[in-house]
Amino acid sequence: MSLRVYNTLTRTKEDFVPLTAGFAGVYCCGPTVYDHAHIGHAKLYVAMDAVVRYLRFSGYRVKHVMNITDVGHLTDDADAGEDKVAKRAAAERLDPMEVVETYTASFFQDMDALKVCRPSIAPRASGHIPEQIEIIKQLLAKGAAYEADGSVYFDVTKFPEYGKLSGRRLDELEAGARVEVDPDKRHPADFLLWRKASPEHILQWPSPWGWGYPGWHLECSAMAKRYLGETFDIHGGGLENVFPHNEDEIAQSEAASGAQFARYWLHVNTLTVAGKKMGKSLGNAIFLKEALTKWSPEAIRLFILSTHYRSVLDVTDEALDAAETGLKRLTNTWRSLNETIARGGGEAAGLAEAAAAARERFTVAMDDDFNTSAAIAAIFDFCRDINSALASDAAPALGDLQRAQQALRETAGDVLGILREEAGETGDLTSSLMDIIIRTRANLRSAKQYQLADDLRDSLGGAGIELEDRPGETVWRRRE
RNA sequence: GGCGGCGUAGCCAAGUGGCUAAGGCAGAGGUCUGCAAAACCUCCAUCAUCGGUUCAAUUCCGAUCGCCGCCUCCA
Repeated sequence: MSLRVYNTLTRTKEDFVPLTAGFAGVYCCGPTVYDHAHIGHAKLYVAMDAVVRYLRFSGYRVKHVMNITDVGHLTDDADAGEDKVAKRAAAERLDPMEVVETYTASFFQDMDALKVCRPSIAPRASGHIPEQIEIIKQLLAKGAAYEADGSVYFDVTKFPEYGKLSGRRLDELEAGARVEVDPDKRHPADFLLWRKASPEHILQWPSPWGWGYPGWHLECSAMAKRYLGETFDIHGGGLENVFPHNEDEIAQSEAASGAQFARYWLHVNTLTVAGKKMGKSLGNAIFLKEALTKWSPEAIRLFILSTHYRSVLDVTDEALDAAETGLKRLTNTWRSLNETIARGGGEAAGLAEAAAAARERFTVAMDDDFNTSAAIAAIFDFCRDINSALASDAAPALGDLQRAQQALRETAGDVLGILREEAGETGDLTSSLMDIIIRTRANLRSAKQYQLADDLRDSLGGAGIELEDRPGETVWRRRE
């Protein structure tokens, strides 16, 4: 029983064997911080979050590095390409680094809200210019790059394995009619390592080739090497970045170091919105700040993780609503379980076995290339076991309840992050008032004044408080 | 045009060469309850189409139709 992962590099599922026993080095392509994060970012980073959390659950110490791209990401590859951050800065009349600060903060605010674990290190491209220049020097020294008019290009013909990740071949790329080929490029697939900056360009650094700035792909190579070493375990990212971004990372890193770059490549698929590609130009982008006003973070996570990470996920309001409702069941079970434990439990056995079985099913599913969908199925089945046990006349033994609690906390909570921990009610006055109201309503019910009792319940409902009559007691809670 | 992926119940979505095709949402019936809520029980699919391989295919192969991604920036 061990972890198997689908490696884009080999197009097969492989046993995960880390470079160093007990340690996993993970690099994931981060955002370009020129706008707020959208639901597509959430799919990638929630999926990768589950990967990282599961590795930790499995006993690995994980060093998770995720770059923040704040320079060099062009709007397109032709001569007319603009730096995305610079473009935004010009539009908003801000310093580029103000744009970067704003959207970096916004990104982490959204990721925190979604309970995505912070990376161990979140380095910025602009903070690693020397490291990037160093790689360019190595590539030039090895003849794998060439300088032309103050810019430096990677020479793809000098890296025979070019295309091994994406399955592309150079002759096909050449045939692919790219309309505007940079005349300085020797081969259409050659890519920028360093770009000469015009005098008015606001983001530029000195280099052996004059003032300029690094190419987009280079930052990942430089920062992965700096924080994880020349060879590391897992490189994650969006499927749309396989080519050219990841392919170019491999080319420049391996050509420079002579060593393998990432050993396992995990690619998270894209999503569609109501069946169509999401794009800002299409006007159907869903920003996380807006989505989080409609759905809970746990529901968004459940929705994303209900699909395998390599599958396309279609986003609709209905699907997210369904996830929210489904999550409520999990939340109810978790609450009932905790309440029963607080009361001390009973004598009945059996729940411990269910907990062990659920944990086993969960682990088997996650070991199989992080099959969160099957893992969630195991959790929901386990919820049924728990609910049945709690509803039966014989209350489960305390030890069994605690086993169940631990299993649920570790799987649904620690790994998937879909367990909602409810804030305890701290207002003494509120509690006292609710006690009075509930006692009053109980008296009305005893007197068979049902109309009045129901009015009371409806009024509380209007105020956001739900009542639940159970045998012998009534409990209340704020509506989620 | 090149490369890759997908098509499973009303919706979302796992999975397997043969044993009851997970799970969630919605729906139907029932239990419990004064009612409601919650919870539990029961019911609800032959896996796009056509052909092939096989003792046996939803699962493998081929074709067709439809959808999507990448090849130019997007996570």
